Amino acid sequence: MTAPFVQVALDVPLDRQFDYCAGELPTQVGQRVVVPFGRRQQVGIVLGHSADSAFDPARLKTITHVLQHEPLLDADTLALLKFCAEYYHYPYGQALLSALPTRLRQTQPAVSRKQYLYALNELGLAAGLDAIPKRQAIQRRLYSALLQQAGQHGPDISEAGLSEAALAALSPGWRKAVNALQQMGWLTAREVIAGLSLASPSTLTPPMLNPDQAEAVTRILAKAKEFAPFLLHGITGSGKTEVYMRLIEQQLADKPGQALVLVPEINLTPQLEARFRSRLPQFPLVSLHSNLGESERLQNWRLAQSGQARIVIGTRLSVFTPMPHLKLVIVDEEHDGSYKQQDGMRYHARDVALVRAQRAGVPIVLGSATPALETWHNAQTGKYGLLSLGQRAVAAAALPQIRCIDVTKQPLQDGLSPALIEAMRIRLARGEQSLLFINRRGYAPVLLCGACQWIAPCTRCSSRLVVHLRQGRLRCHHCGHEEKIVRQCPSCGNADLHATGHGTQRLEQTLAALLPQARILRVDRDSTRRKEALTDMIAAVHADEVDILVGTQMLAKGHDFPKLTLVGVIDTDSALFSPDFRAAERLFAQLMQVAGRAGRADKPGEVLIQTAFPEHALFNALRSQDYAAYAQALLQERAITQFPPYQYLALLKAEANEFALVSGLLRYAADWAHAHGTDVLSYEPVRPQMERLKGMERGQLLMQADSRAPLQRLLRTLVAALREHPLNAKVRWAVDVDPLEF
DNA sequence: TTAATAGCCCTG
DNA sequence: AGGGCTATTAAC
Repeated sequence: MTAPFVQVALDVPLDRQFDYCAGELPTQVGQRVVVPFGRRQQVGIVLGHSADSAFDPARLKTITHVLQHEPLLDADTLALLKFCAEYYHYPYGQALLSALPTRLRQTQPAVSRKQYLYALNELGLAAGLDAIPKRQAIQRRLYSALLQQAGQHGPDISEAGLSEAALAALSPGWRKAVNALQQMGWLTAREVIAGLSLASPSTLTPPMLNPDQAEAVTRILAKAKEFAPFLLHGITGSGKTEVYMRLIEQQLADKPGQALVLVPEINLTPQLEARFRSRLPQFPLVSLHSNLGESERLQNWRLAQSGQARIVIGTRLSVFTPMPHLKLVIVDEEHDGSYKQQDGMRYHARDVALVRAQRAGVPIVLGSATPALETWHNAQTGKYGLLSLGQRAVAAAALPQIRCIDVTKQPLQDGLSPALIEAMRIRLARGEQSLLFINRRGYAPVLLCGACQWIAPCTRCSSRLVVHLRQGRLRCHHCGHEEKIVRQCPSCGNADLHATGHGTQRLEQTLAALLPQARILRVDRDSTRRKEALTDMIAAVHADEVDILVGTQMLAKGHDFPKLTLVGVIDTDSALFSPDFRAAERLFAQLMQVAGRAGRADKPGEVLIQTAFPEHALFNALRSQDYAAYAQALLQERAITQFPPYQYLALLKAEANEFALVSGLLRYAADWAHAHGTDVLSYEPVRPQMERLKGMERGQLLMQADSRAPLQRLLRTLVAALREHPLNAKVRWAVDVDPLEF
C-alpha cells in the first residue's frame, strides 16, 4: 500500500515543498514528476511520502505524470544539494532543479536524444531481400546491410544492430526507409547510450615521476579509501596534471570507480580533456561545461549518473553531477574565482567539492600554484595535507626572471616604457614571441573633456564608458550599453575630447606604429567573439604566425606557447590599492599565472612589469616567486584586520529601482542582525563600488563571525524575516555566504 | 517566479 | 463603463 501523499520539490523561490496526491502510479524519492502548479505544469522532484498532509486535502492536486523510466536522483546527490541549499540559504527546490541539465527541467517527457541500434528481427530475417520491391532501392540497401551485419553476429540477436550513423552513411533517405521496414514489423530498435567512445589503447609511455610527484602520489594513495583533503602546490609546469592522472589510474583500477575533475572555465577544458583521453584511454570520459549543447550535456550527465563514464571533467556546476562510484575528486586551479557562482545559489564549487568528498569518504586534491589563502591556511594548520612540487617537471625549463620597470623614472611612449619596447625588439630580432598583458579591453577606458573634465558616463551604471575607436562607439563593460562616440562635450560644448588611458586596441595600434615589422595579434573578448576565434588564434601562435600577442587575462590561463619568452605586464597598479581585501591575493595569483606563460620550453623567459611602485611587497615576493612567503605575509595581515580565513563572512546584497527601498530593507536587516546576531558582528549597510548597475541602485550589508555556526544561525532567521518583510516584493536581495567580491 | 486579480485613475 | 496600469496574493 503506497502512502497517499507525496512531497515534491519545485523550481520556485519558496523555501518549502508541496504535497500532492500520489495518484495511480507509485513514485520513489528522487524521481522526476510533472505536477500541476498554479495554472501551469511544472517539473518536480519527489522528496518523500506521507500518510497525511497539513494542506487542505480538498485542494490537493494529483501528480500529472511520473517519469517512470528515468533513473532517480540518488540519495547522496539529494543530500548534498540539501546541505548546499541550507548553507547558502537558497530554496531547496530551486537548488535541486538548477543542478539538473536544462532538458530535465522541462515538462516534456524524457527527451534524451536517444540513439538506437537497428537490427532485423526473426520476421525480418525470414522475409528475405526479394520481399522488397526492386524500386525501393534504399530499403533494399539497408536490408542487405542489416542482413549482413546479423550474419556477423550469429544467433545472439541482442548483440546485433547498426547505428543510425551507420545507416545514414548508406543513404541520406535512411530514416524513411527504416520507418517503412519498421512498419512491416521487421526491425527491432534497441536504445543505446551514445557518446562514449573508447579511445584506442594508449601507446604513450607515461613520463617518469620526479621525486616530488612520486611522493605526492604515494601520500595521497595512502589514504585512498577515506576522506582526505590535500593541497597539491606547484607552479606552472611542475607536473600537477601528471599527478592527477596517476591518482585516477590507481583509484579507478578497480571497477567501477569514478573520478570527478573540476576545472575553472571553458577555455582549457578541451586541452585537459584531450590529455586525459590520450593518457587514460581505458576509462570512458565525459566533459560537462556550458559550451555543450543541451542534448550532449544531458547525455554526458546520464553517462556519469549511470556509472558508465568513469571520468567526469567539468566546470563548477558539474560538482553536483551524480556519480554512484565516486573514488576521487580533483579541483584544478582551486584558487580560481570562476568556481564561485555569482547568482542564484552562490556556491563555491571547491567548497562543495570538499563537502562532497567528505560525504563520499574519498580523497580530494586541490591543485594550484597560488592557492587561495583559505586553502593555504588549512594546509599550514594541518587540516589539509600539503604536497609541494618543487621543480619544473620539464627539466630544461627554468623559472622566468621577473623584473619591475619603474614607470616614474622612464618616459612612457603611449603607455609603453623604453625598456619594454627594447625587450620586444630583441625577441623580434631573435624570432621569439612576446605577450603584452593588459587587463582592459577597448581603446581607452575614458573619454575626457579637456576643458571641463567631463567624463562620458554610463546612464545605467556608475561606471565610465569605454572608447572603442575602431567601431566608433562608447561601451559600458558592465551592462553592455552602447552609443556613438560624441564629438562635443555635452557639458560645455568643447569639441576637444580625449580618449584617455590604455586598452588592448590602443596598445595594438601603438605597437603597430612602433614595430611595423611585427605581426601583432590582439586577444580579448572583442576579438574572440566568434565561436572558434580563440582556438584559431591559439593555433596561429603555435604556427609561429604571430610575433606579439596583446591580450587580457584570457591569455593568462593555461596556454603553453613554447616560443614565448617575454611577458610584459602593463598597468596593474590600481589593484595594489583596491579597497577589496582580496585584491592583492588575486593580483599575485594572476601575475604568477602570466609569468608561467614565459619560457616553458628550452628558452628562458623574462617577465617585465611596469609599475610606479616597484618596491611594493607584492612585487618583491613575485620576483623571488615565493608564494609561501607572500601568503604568510598576507595571512598575518588578515589576522590583524580580522578577515578570512580568520573570520567568516556573509554578505546581504540588495538592489532596487530606488535606493530608498534598498536602504529600507538593509536597515531592517542590520537592525535584525544587531538584535538577533549573537556572536556576529554586523556592519552598517554600505554602497558597493558599483553603486548602480544596469539601472538598479545597490547596497549591501556585511556580517562576520569567528566561526560558521553563529553566522549560520543568524542568517537562518534573517532570511526568514526578510521573506516576510513588505519590501521583499520591491527589492531583489540575496545572501552570499563566503563572498569573494564586494 | 509566475500569473491572476484587485484596486485605482483616467477617459468618454 | 471599460482600458490600462500597478500592487497584492497564492501557488499543494
